Amino acid sequence: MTRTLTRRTTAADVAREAGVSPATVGFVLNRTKGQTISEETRARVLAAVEVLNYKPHHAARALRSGKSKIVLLVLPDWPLEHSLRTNLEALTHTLGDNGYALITFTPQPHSSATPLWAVLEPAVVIGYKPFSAEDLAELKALGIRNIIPNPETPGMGAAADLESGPRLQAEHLLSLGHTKLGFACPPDPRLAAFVKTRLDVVTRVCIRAGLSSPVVRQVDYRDGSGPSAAAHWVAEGVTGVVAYNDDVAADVIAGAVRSGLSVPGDLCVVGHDNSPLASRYIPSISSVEIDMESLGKQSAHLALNLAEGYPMPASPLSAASLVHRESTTHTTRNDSVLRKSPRS
Amino acid sequence: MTRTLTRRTTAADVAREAGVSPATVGFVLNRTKGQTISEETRARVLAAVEVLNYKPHHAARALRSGKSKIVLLVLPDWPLEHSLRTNLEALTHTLGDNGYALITFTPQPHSSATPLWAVLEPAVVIGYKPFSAEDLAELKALGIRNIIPNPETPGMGAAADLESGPRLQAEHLLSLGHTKLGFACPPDPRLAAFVKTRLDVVTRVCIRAGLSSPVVRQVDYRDGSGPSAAAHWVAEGVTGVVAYNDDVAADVIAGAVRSGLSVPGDLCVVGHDNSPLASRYIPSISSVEIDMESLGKQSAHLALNLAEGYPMPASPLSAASLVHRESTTHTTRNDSVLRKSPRS
DNA sequence: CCCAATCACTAGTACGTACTAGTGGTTCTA
DNA sequence: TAGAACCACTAGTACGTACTAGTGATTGGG
Repeated sequence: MTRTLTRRTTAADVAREAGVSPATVGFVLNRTKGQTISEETRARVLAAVEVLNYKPHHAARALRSGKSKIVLLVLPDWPLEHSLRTNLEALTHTLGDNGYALITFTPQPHSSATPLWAVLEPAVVIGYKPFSAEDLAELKALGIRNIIPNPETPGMGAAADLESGPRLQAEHLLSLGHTKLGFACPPDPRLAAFVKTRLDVVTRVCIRAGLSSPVVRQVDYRDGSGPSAAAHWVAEGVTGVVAYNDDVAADVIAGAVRSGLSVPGDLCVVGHDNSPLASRYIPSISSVEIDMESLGKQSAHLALNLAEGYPMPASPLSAASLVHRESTTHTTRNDSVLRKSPRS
Repeated sequence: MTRTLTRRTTAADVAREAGVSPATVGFVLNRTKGQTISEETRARVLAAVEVLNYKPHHAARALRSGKSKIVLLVLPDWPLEHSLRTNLEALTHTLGDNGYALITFTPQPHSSATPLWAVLEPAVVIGYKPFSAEDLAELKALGIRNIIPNPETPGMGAAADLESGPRLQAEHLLSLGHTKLGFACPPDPRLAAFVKTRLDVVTRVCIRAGLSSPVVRQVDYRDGSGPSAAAHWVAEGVTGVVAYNDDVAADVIAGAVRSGLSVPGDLCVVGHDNSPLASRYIPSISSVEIDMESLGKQSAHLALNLAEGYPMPASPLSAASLVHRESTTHTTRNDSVLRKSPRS
């Protein structure tokens, strides 16, 4: 009579309770195609599941089928931006609605931890940056074939539009009459590739408009780079600065104000991501809003398509748009809120 | 000769390659206690592992042993604060160094997704807020006994010190001579419990100093609450405001500036978390720094203790400290950077 | 009315691991 | 020199699921 410390409820228990074979339970629960089950039996099984509070054992399922209902998202170890977070939420939600769990995972460079993909038998692995050759080899060795982005299946990239954001930033400043632009980038070396992409776009816009290339400066709130960068830009005749993101934009503004300049009076600044900080700052920061929610949904559908051949929805071109705020507005009521501080 | 689509390398393959039995491979790889293996055999097995690039199959291991090297951290669905992120990183790292993977997971309220704990066979489940009775029942039904915080093992709480932060905030303002305080809270209902805890602490400090209770106002950058709250506080004679965190502090400052007040001239503001925003803002925001890294490490050791009986290190009392910046500094050089805008 | 096809199931196995019970062989003790 | 103790291993099984092959019963066509 004494059970071994309350065993787990298994499909066999359910089968006994419902008076059927374990196989039937499996058929009912998995809606196995090509197997017909009478309505009455199905109901009896489901009732037994309910009564015994049966939960399938993930490990056993993964072992048997070699699959799991897990999508693994590999995040880079660079700082999580606000926009990414929104993206993540949409992704989690859409996958969740389809019975998949999203696990995010940031590989630690110097950790001895086993990478999660070796551990989880994930149905799909998504990388926010392309995988290294090593990682790809390991994934293949583990039999994971659903990989995004996949070098063997071009077009399976996590279709992020990396260009329209910076283009909008630059065009915004040009349309306001600025003729010499600055570009403010964060010091984090892990962001270098992205910084380069965005700078290239801005440079291209400038050249095409017959202007000189943007004046690039690194800005960070932790060192004294803000004020000197601002002074440098103004000395070079720059009047509008494209910032890598809203955080950097804030650092630029802080630098300008602290070196006695006014924003937007002496320097206009555009951010990127439209994070809460952009609304929150004084002056409020003009920024590019990217529809991260539909981007997240798109990634989810891509993953589901790979995992189960769900149909792909017509890709809704993710729209980037510019939110115009004080940091690029010359003459408004709010302009008077902040004033250049008196020199000497 | 034709294999079934390149089968996975198993322990049996390793055994064959090394010329031993599968059991021996297991003994070598798991360093099974109470089992002696000759140095020669051990080396042969390890060499075979290397040659075949063998990776143990997690699902099979989890199935057989009922355990996994996974610690599941259940995050609330309220906004991730900056300090939490630091905490997470330390936690991930410490666990990783011990061969455990940390998976974070935010249950989606209206999603049909299976909770990850039902799926992963985690060694430990940590909740940043206490689990509901329902969740606890489910965890128990799944045979997961390592739960933090655990109502059945008091003292197994994720030992967060929720009180010293707000106490420092209030005492800082009092020490600067403020005699009537305001308290600024965020509107998010999911934070209500934390808001209450912090407000209670601030109130207690005020009462004990012979002052009246703080004047509470909700502030959010998305509605117009900032300016009106600031005006209200000043009208009530409040000169120092304790903000729930740095984001809220920024909203308070923005509100004050936009209603024609000066910070810290008319109103001093203290934040909480010492996020980048606090240094970045103009004026820079005084804030409470909490040593989230050692907190994270402590949680990790708690989890390892539960999972494998690792010894607990002497708990390093997590120190909270106040970082003094412009937002509570009456007369400094920087004070002149921002000025009250002229009325009318 | 007979054979085929379909229905509604069941018996039984494989997935890859961890570990128990056992097995020869050697060394040590009395 | 018998027996105990130990060493270094192996055979084999259980974990819980998904699914293949098979099995009686019913239906359908000619």
